[in-house]
Amino acid sequence: MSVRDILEGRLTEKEVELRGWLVTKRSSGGVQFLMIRDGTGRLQCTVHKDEVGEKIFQKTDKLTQESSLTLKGIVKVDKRAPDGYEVKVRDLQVIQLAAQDYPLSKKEHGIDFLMDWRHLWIRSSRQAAILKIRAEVIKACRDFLDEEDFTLTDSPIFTPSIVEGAATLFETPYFGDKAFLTQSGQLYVEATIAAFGKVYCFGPTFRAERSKTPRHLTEFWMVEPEMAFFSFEDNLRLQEEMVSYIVKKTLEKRSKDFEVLKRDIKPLKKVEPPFDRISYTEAIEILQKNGYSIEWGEDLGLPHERTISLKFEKPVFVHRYPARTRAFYMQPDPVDSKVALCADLMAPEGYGEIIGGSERIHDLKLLEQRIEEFGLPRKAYEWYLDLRRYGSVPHSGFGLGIERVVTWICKLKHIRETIPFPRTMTRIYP
RNA sequence: GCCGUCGUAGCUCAGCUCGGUAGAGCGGCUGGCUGUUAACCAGUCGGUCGUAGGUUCAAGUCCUACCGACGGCGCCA
Repeated sequence: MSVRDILEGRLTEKEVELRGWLVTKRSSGGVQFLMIRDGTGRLQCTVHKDEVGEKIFQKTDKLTQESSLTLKGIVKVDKRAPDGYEVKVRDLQVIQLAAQDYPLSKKEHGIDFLMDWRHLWIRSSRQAAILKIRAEVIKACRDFLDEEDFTLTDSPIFTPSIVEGAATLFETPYFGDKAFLTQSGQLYVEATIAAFGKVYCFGPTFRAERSKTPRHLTEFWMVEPEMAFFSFEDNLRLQEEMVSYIVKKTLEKRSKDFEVLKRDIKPLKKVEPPFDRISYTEAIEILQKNGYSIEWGEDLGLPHERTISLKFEKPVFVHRYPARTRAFYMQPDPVDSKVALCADLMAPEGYGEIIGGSERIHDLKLLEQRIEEFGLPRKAYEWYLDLRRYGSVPHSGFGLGIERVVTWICKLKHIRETIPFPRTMTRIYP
């Protein structure tokens, strides 16, 4: 028996037993009002002195916030209850009387304080709603890819070498040697496509960048599909279908949580294929017309991404960035080799990039040349070059940042609330 | 890493301009209230004012350094 069952009206006038936690308690003389949370929802329970007797009433009176308890009673429909239903308590047992100094009050707290108490903060309805939506986003990613006949092939977290060369990696001892925590599983899924055709990896990734922004974590989760024989265009089509699926499923399954967050879902309902596509070159022109002093060849910062994103109602692809500024493995555009066949997907409502993807170089000679141009240690990439020696095929893939998607879908100001225990440059506790 | 703002009770903050020995609300505790909705009412507990140094008869308040947090930028998918 759960609070959800009661709120859905299935147990009215029935005797129920609930197990959960005391969210808050109010009283008015001989009646006490307990707000109980059991993981499926919240429900008001009433304890009447003249019905339960002095002993139980005293026990209830001594309950502290977040005490765990079991209670029995009858489910009643009552207009005075916050959700229309309440349980009239007959008996109550305390599992553990919580210490009286529970640090989180109903009033405001600062973010640093809340993060220090993150292990308790996740009990709050707002944080729980965000994490429920996160869980749904993850499930939608997996369901979508599984239904599209993808095979999950997870990549290692300990890696021997730098993947893209640029970003800072976390280093850790490894039996007398050094290892690095992965910053992308992409190179490894490029290997598994030759066994399975369409694959993805899904796991945590680590970046030791000293980024202090509302959209960076040092540890975050990424889903990285990789598809044999997929052209650049095929790749974009898959991305817009997947993102639309995620949004649709999340709206469908977690509408209550969006209400808790007071998230206006109208913009989300517009998310369906096809998404708009603009080239990097067009993006630069748009930005210049909007008064930015940015030249072709420069990378886009958050203000730029935001400006672009706000011009579209749906997510928008910005494609064909200058090849020089992009990763070594990206396929040059056959029409103009100055740009790469890559695209970033910008979430709407001023949120920036949520996906980065590209067609990969499948020609051995070209890849060898790029590794040299980028000054990468050739030896570390021999296995990766093997993939171009033995049955190389054109292929494409992308990486979708789970937390960035959740930040956008929930319309949050900061990414740190989208993961149960965020890791940032300055926080590793709790 | 750079720029800005901030650091006073468990929490959120006022007090700093103009130096004179610390305040509110919330939470906790005690009591009251038989339908509360961030309940309400009364009482009560609670602070070496981030740290170190300096100026001064006197520093929460002025000065310097450091530490920490937050916001923005940079780095970065």
